Amino acid sequence: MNLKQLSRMLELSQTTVSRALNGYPEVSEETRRRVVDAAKRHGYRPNPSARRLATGKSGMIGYVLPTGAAVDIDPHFVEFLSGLGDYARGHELDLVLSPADADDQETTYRRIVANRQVDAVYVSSPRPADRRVALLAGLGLPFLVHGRSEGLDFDYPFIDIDNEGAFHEAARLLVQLGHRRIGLINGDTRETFAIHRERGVRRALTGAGLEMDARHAVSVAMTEENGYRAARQLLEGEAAPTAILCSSLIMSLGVVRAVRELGLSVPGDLSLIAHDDVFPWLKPESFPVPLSTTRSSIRAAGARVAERLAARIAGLEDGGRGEVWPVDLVVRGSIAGAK
Amino acid sequence: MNLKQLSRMLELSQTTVSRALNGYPEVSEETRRRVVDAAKRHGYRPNPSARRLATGKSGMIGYVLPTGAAVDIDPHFVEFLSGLGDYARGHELDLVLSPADADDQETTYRRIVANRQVDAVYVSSPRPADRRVALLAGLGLPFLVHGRSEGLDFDYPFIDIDNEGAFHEAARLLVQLGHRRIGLINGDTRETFAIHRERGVRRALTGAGLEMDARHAVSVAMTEENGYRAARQLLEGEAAPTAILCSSLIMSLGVVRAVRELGLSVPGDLSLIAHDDVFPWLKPESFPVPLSTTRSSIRAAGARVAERLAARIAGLEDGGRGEVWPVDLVVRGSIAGAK
DNA sequence: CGGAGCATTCAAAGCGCTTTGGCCGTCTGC
DNA sequence: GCAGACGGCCAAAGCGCTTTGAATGCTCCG
Repeated sequence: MNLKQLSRMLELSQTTVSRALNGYPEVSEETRRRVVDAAKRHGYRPNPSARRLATGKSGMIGYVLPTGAAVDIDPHFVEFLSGLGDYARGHELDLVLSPADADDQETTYRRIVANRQVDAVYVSSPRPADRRVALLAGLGLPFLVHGRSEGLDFDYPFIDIDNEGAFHEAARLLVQLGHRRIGLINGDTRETFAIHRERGVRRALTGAGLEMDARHAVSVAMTEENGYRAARQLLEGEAAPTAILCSSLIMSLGVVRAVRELGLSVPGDLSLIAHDDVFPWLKPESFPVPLSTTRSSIRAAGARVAERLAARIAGLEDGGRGEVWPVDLVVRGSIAGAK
Repeated sequence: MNLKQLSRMLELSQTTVSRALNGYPEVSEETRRRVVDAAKRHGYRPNPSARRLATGKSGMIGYVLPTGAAVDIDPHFVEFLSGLGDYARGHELDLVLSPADADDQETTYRRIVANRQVDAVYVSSPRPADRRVALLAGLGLPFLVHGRSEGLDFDYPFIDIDNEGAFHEAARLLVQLGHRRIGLINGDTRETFAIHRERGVRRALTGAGLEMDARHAVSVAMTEENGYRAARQLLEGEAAPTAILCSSLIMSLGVVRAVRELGLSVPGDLSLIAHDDVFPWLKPESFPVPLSTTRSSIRAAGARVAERLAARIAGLEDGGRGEVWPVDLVVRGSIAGAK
């Protein structure tokens, strides 16, 4: 059932039927009712390919997925996707993943713009002065950043959590508990979120008249193994920290393993706070000693990204508005006063 | 730059240019060279929307993503995606994720077929007599199943690992080590992979003249917390098992926690073997006691799925061929002879 | 009462590609 | 020398929608 058939059936022109269905005002209410009714009865659904060709709109949102033999997709992605999908589902919005060479995403971005494959994209794990953001702004494809870039000389839309504030609060709490040497096991500091977290910690220390020992800030990919290695390095080094802030629950697993292996204990010998993105399959309460966390649901962020992107596509939103979410600091058994 | 312009520029018809570019034989080699050359020089790329409308092919593969507030996307998905993306990247194949109500995926499948959104789809986490498989076979959309369904009265293409064989081997090894009471902490037994694993274990026990205690087979969603609970339940129950097989590394984290909390040890009091899908962020070697595993890279499976799907789309593959991969049994410190 | 103004509707021209059916030589075989 | 095959190319008809520009019939006002 296509437009031509439907219009013939109704003895109306394609124009009128199309307009009636798309809510244009120059159709009488009675005609519109007839058309909408017939369309429903005959299960008419406009062919998206045709509509696409005519309008250039695809009704999909895109994501350029960095891949490569040595590239690991962040497990957080799945949770983010849960949220995104959950919102998108209600709006018949599909998500197109365009795999790209991690070292050359630009080609892919250009391709999806040239091909008009999607109406908007979102960008994740941004870095300072992120080239993708600049590129997209230049290409004119609507986009939304999950996270933030810095050092760009224009505004752009993003949604981010207050990483600096969260780690500032967490570090401040540790300082108040008497800790003087605080370690940070961070993610890749080429990414903004990690920079912000480190900044937060430094600010808390400075605020207390302390200074961060450069040896106490470690930046690694967020795996269990790396968490373990980093913790051992910190705890076996000189002036070992009495408290550690950790950028992910997964790394914390490794930290806890290291602590145990060294015959130490949490929180007796080491206070530990980690950032929790709220995974269904690994919870801070389930650590041997329940883990204190800075908590923010990455899933909720996914839903919000979808929501804003949908609004953007519908033309309801246009500005370069940034949105920063507060982060909960949840205290559990893993922290204690310094000895 | 579109076809019309290019053909005018070359003083050829659109027909000829189109044919030259698409490798049809009825174009002289010289003309083809001229055309291809000019196309490259002017950066001509056929408009996919137009091509789609004309041919009905989209050059994308699809996946229906079950979502919902209570639905968690499997973290394995990310690794699978890494493999899929890695292959797809080289072929400019994009992946369309269509979020669907987890309880009504049929509507979404019908939609993507009606809309001709994708050239093929893959289906994951199949169950016995999976309705999606039957539906897709009926709708005529090319598809590939990752995993297997059972009890369908027709052949269909799939790629699966030998879950039954893997768990059979693992259980057999435990039996040979003298274990008589073997527990199984499994995933959702409504899914085929879990059924196969349980079948493998049962077969090993039966083969040794033993029988599986119904209380020793637990089926839960694969989270750390559930692994913990299941392990406690098993280890604190009557006739506690001396060995446990576990369907995922994540659940094993919980098992290890339970063991420790009960003052037991691996492998002294409990031998443990888990299935390892090979995550970059959590490795069996990194467990307090290195974990013995049945191992199969889910990432490799993703790449293979993309490869077969691409072949299918290109018309190079057509049958309902099933493909079963062997699974490695990797012995590490977590197993020992029964006391 | 004539024309401006409005509400509805329509025919037809895109959107940019693929593909059908044909045309025009040139070559082959008898 | 001619029918038929064939290589190479083309014009035009789709694919199914949106949108432009125009037509039609009414109402309303001066």
